[in-house]
Amino acid sequence: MPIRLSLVEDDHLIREAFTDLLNNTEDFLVVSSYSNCEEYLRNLTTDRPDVVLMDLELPRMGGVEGIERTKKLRPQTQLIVVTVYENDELVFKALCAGAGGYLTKNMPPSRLIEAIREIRQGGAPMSTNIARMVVASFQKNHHSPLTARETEVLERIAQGKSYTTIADELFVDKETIRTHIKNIYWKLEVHSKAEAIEKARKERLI
Amino acid sequence: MPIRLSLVEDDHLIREAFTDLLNNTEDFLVVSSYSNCEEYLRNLTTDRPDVVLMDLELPRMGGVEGIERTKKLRPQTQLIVVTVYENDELVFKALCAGAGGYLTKNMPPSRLIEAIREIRQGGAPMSTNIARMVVASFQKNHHSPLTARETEVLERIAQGKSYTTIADELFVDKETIRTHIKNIYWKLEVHSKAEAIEKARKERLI
DNA sequence: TCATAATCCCCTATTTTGGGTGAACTAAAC
DNA sequence: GTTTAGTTCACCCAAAATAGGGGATTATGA
Repeated sequence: MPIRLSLVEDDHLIREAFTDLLNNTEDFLVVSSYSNCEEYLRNLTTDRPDVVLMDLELPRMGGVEGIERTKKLRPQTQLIVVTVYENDELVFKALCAGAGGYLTKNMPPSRLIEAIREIRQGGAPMSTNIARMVVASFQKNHHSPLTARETEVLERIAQGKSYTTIADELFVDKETIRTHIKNIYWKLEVHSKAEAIEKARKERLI
Repeated sequence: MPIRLSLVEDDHLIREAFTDLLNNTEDFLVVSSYSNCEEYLRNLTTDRPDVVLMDLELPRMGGVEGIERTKKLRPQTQLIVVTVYENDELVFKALCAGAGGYLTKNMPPSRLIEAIREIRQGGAPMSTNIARMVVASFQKNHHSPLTARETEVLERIAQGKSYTTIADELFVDKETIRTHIKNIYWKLEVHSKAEAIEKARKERLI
């Protein structure tokens, strides 16, 4: 049984080049290719692709929404994003939506074939820079204005814990936590939990 | 200028095998190798490695703490974890601590060399399954007991927002949000924000 | 020594939260 | 075509949490 592939890509030159490349690869079968998400989604359940190569910059419905709908309609479908965009926000949106891989278009054609085999074997093919972005997203900012203790407190605030709970966990008085919070708010220039959490997440302080 | 390498690995057979392999690779220079983190850290600033290959199961101080301390002592140091463990928690702890790559020991030796070049070129070398785990960590559980609306509410709760704020954002009454929260608590079998957030994060509902 | 960090205390006022109970309307599913 | 699930809103209560203001004591390290 060959690996069934669908393509969603609005540039028809690229679409045809990919189709040619993949159809000439052992075990691969391009079952369909579309220039837009709407048409692709209408045929998804009849095409039954194993892997979909999806562009993100598409007319009307964007690729991220296309990924989300794919996963709702047919969860076993595996998606690899193939795009020129390396924008942080877009990458994470695509991954959150359900993309299992993310390639940028400056790759050699062989990487595409490799990626399809990789995702089928339980991997998550990513371009170099994307992998770095993804791993970096786990790591904290080393130039935080907050002290270690303040960071510890803010992390617990972000877990929805009350001052009392945090105080108990850190074996200090509730008043101490209050002081830390006041200092955190002052340093981050915010006036509420929600603002502090948002700013801290954005700047990777927690 | 060769790429300076340090090894931290308690099995001396593996340590020597890696040293031999890497010293016989163009542009690579193993400047030091240790069987424990303590000794490695004492010599870090004089060894000045570009890349450290770090095992996680080490006597006394564990690898994760070793990574953290490395980043504090000498932030420009790049670390690749080389271990047999594929445990979720350990992988994410290592990445959060500052690891820039994560390889499991069932790889061919050539992958090690490739990984070192990859991390130097701005990548994040990972074994197949690790990459999958990392990407999967961005994605939600598809079998959530919560409705779309409830998920939307819980996400905002996890951002530290008050019922009033959420109500405004979703253009509904505060009482509606309260009802959603009651239903969320009932479904998740919890009785507070903190518990709900914890459970939801653990089960990837948000 | 001076600055920073971490600890604790008091006061006030408002908001938030959790729990209980009930009900109207919609849309999908059976 | 009735039932179910989801979303919406209402009103009750009491305890808890929050934000802002003020001030204080230690300890550490530059």
